[in-house]
Amino acid sequence: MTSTERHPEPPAGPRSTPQRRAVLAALDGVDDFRSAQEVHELLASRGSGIGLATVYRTLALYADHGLVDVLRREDGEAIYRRCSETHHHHLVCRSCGATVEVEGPAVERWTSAIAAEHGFADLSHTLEIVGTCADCRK
Amino acid sequence: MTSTERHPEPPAGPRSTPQRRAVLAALDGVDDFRSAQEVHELLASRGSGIGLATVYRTLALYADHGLVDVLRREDGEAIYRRCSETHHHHLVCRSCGATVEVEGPAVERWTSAIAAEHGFADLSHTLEIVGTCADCRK
DNA sequence: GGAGTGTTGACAATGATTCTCATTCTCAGT
DNA sequence: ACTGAGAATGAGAATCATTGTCAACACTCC
Ligand SMILES: [Zn+2]
Ligand SMILES: [Zn+2]
Ligand SMILES: [Zn+2]
Ligand SMILES: [Zn+2]
Repeated sequence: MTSTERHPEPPAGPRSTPQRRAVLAALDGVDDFRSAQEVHELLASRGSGIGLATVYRTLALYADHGLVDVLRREDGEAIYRRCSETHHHHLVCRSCGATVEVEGPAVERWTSAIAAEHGFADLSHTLEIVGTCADCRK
Repeated sequence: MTSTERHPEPPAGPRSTPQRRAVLAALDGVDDFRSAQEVHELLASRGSGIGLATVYRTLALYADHGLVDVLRREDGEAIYRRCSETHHHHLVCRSCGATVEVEGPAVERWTSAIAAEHGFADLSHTLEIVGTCADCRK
């Protein structure tokens, strides 16, 4: 029992691999949302030979862990972005893709209230604002 | 000029066809969101021989005209629902799919304010709340 | 009755995402 | 440092929702 039983923190989070580090680095390099395919191309253009499947797996993994945010383009393609880990929403420019993270305590309260009012529990929600930013609107 | 020119209301909305009526009727028959494939199967099970492509075209058509609401499942599949034509959002049960349409003037105001604050214009937004309804939570 | 235009259906094509599986890599012990 | 068990990867096939193609149809208005 000297060592084969105590394991308070077993999972210890995702393993660190060069591929995973590369994916996160790629996302850190841009400030807007990118699709898995785009991330893959970006990495490829830098000489990385990471497999497309690995990019998908990695993004899905970190999305689950809340390290990256996911949302969908109108055509349904999933896009990812490295974000702060606290709950927030996005204000995205439909033209240049510029993204701003915003918080809305009022909205959070409203969703909870509305849901409770209808007997719903165990909530989660999505809220994204799309518009044209000042620069693009020039 | 007796008849070859007057046409004040040309587009006048989508043309009515048996297939389109059938699709709307199918959606009217259920109170939750359904994918194009599901609508097609539903119609097929009723003996209708409507083509899958037509179902897709019809749903996209009415979605554009605001007669049906579209949103995405987590796996990215588009789902549709016949809704009131006024702007609203959804409260959906992740277990049984029961859907409630809700309005949130406060939220509408908030999105406008936040967007303006960051210089964004020409806004549009998405907001959906997912939870477990009272019945499913039993 | 025919031209012009919008609609449909069968089927191919597309394209993102997932699966399979043999090989390679991480990392907690030792 | 060395190992073993299990996790991760890459290449390519397989899925599967969605879209494109195009010939046959339906409707409207001369
Ligand atoms: Zn974010
Ligand atoms: Zn929120
Ligand atoms: Zn609705
Ligand atoms: Zn709204």
